[in-house]
Amino acid sequence: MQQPEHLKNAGLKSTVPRLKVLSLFESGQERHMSAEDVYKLLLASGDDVGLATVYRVLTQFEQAGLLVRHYFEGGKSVFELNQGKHHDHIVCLQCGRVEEFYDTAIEARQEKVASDRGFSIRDHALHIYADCTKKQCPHKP
Amino acid sequence: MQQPEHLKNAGLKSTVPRLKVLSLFESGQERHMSAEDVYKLLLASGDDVGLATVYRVLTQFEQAGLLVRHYFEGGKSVFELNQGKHHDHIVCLQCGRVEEFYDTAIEARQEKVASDRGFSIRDHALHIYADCTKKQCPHKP
DNA sequence: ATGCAAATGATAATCGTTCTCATTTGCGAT
DNA sequence: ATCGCAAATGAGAACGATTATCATTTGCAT
Ligand SMILES: [Mn+2]
Ligand SMILES: [Mn+2]
Ligand SMILES: [Zn+2]
Ligand SMILES: [Zn+2]
Repeated sequence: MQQPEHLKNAGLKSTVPRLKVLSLFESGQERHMSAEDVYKLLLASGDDVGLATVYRVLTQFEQAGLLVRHYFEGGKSVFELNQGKHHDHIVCLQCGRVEEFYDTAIEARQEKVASDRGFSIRDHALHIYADCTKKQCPHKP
Repeated sequence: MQQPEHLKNAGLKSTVPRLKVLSLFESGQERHMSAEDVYKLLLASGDDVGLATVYRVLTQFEQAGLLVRHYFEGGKSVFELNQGKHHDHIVCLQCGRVEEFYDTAIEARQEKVASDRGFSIRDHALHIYADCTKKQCPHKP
């Protein structure tokens, strides 16, 4: 548990809960996680943080640009490390796992659609919900 | 308040609350509405239905294919009349109003992206959040 | 080591939505 | 038109995700 740099740069002090949450995301074990996911994974690994703190820290990290929040169907927010580059998501309807993609044609077309209508895009989200067509879903948990 | 045909075809009996909700959507006054929106608009027009009934009816209409549900950011589901043809949305960040669009290039590209990764698309949602660039937002409420 | 603003965490509260269940209603059969 | 009854309604409880409160703890500059 280290790298307080990220936190300091973001104007957040290096507290134990923050470092734990950050290292969980940096572990790469699970890329997209809800607050509940983070809370349970931390508890499972012996580190006990409060659920309220997890929610607070996730929101702070989002505002600091460390994490990105996604609103998939299902009600709960999902977070992932901000890797600087935008991408969209395909959600596997078999296992719920999320796959990432980026398509320049789609991105360019969105700009055109928006400007044609007098809009300037601030943000966007493209969520594809799909069935895995391989014989056995390789995303089974 | 008429057109019980739609309801009968969907295997739903023509009850007063159902007819009221349906005619509100058919009035075209407001195309995208949340359960709360529907509830308040009905109350405002003198028709009083229970909030639980509004939620139930909206879900039934969705399952019957009369309405389509959208999960925009903000937590609450939004419904609109199912006009048969799929389309995506631009949400105005000034007034929250929703504008619709359909772009064949984007749709086609999504199919390619999915099949390239071994997925078969079941559904998708593209939400663009943007600022209106016209001198004065023509969508002010 | 001290002081104190900032952070934490247990809990209450809020929000959107669904569930429960006693009462009402639509509607097919009389 | 009237019955009978399954289906529908609505008031309120319950629920799941998230946020607010606030007394206690902690990071960190001095
Ligand atoms: Mn991602
Ligand atoms: Mn629409
Ligand atoms: Zn994109
Ligand atoms: Zn589309």
